[in-house]
Amino acid sequence: MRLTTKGRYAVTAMLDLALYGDRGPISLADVSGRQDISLSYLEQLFAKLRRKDLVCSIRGPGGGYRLSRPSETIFVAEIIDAVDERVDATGCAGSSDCQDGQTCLTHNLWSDLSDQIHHFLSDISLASLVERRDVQNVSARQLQRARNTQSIILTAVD
Amino acid sequence: MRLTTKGRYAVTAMLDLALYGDRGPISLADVSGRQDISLSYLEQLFAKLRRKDLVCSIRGPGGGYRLSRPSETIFVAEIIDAVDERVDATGCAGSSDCQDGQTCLTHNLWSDLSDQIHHFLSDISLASLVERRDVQNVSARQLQRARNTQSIILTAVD
DNA sequence: TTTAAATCCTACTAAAACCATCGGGTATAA
DNA sequence: TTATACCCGATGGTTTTAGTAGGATTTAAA
Repeated sequence: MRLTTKGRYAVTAMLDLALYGDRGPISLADVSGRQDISLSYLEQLFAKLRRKDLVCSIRGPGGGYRLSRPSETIFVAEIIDAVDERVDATGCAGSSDCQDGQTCLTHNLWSDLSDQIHHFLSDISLASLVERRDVQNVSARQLQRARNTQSIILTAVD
Repeated sequence: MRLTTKGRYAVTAMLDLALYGDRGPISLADVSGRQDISLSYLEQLFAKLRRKDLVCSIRGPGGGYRLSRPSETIFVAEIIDAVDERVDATGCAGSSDCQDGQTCLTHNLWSDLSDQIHHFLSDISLASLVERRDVQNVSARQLQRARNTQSIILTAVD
C-alpha cells in the first residue's frame, strides 16, 4: 500500500477546485501557485482524474478544470484510487494468493486494515472538507499570500 | 506513508514466533521456510526488532529468536513502527510544515487518517491473531506442507 | 577440541516507484 | 491571429525496496 505525495497532491488539488471553482474553471497554473505543486506534475495527475471522470476540462484561454460532479458527491477515496490505483494493504491486491497461490498467514489482517482505511476515506466528501475550520484558515492564508504576491508584481511594474 | 512487504514480513514473522515459539527459540531458517521470506532479509528485519526489544536472540546451535514479551502485550503497530519507521500519512511526519513551513490544505485530513490506522493496529495483539480461525487454518496448512517436505527428504535419503 | 549451527554485521545491487522536467502538440477565446 | 491553456509522451534523478554476498562471532553438540 502506498499513500504518497501523488495521492495527497491529487486530493489537495481537487479541494482547491472545490474551494475556488464556483466562478468558472480553474487553471492548473493557479492551482500550482496556490498549492505549491509543479505544473507538469499536476497535468499528469489531472489526466488520470479526467479519465476517471472526476473533473472535466475546458481548453483555451480562460479555460481550466471543473469538478464534474457537486463536491458533496466526490469522496477522497475515489480521488486516491484514481491516481494511486488502490488503497490496499495486502500484498496480493486482495486476491488471496500471497503465498504460493494460497493466503499468507496475515492476509486477513491486511484485508481488514484496507477495509478500515477505505471506509474512512469513503466517508469524507470534498464538501465536508470545505466546511472544516482548519481548511478555511489555510485557504484564507493562501489567498492573502496570493494578494501579496500580486501587489509585489504590480509594484515592480510601476 | 508506506505499508509494504517490509512491514508485512515483520508481522508475519513475529506471528510465526508467537505460534511456534512456545518450545524454545525459533531459527530464522525455520521462519524462512514456513513463511517464504528470504533468510537474509529476515536477518535485517530481526536486527531492527531486536534493537526495539521486541525479540531476544539466542546464538549458537539450537538457538534462534524468542518474543521478549508475552504475545498478549505485543501489538501490530509496534512491529510495523520498528521496521518501517512510521505509519504516517502526512507529508511532513506530523510536524505541520508541509507547505513553506506552514500546514498544507489537507494536513489534518492525513493526520486524522494516520490516527485511525494507528489506533486500529494498536488494538491488535499477536495473541489475538493466534486465536483467529483463519490464522489457525493457514498455520495448519503450513505445518502439513512442512511434514510433506520432510517426508520427501527422508524418502530421498533412503 | 573440533565442527556446525545459528546469530550478527556491513556493503552492495537490480528493480521499481516517485517526482518531477522537457518539448512539443492541439483546441479555442479574445 | 495569437496567446492561453489543456494534452501527451519521453526521459531522468533520487529514493526505497527487496534481496544478495561474504564474512565474523558465539556456542551447543559431536
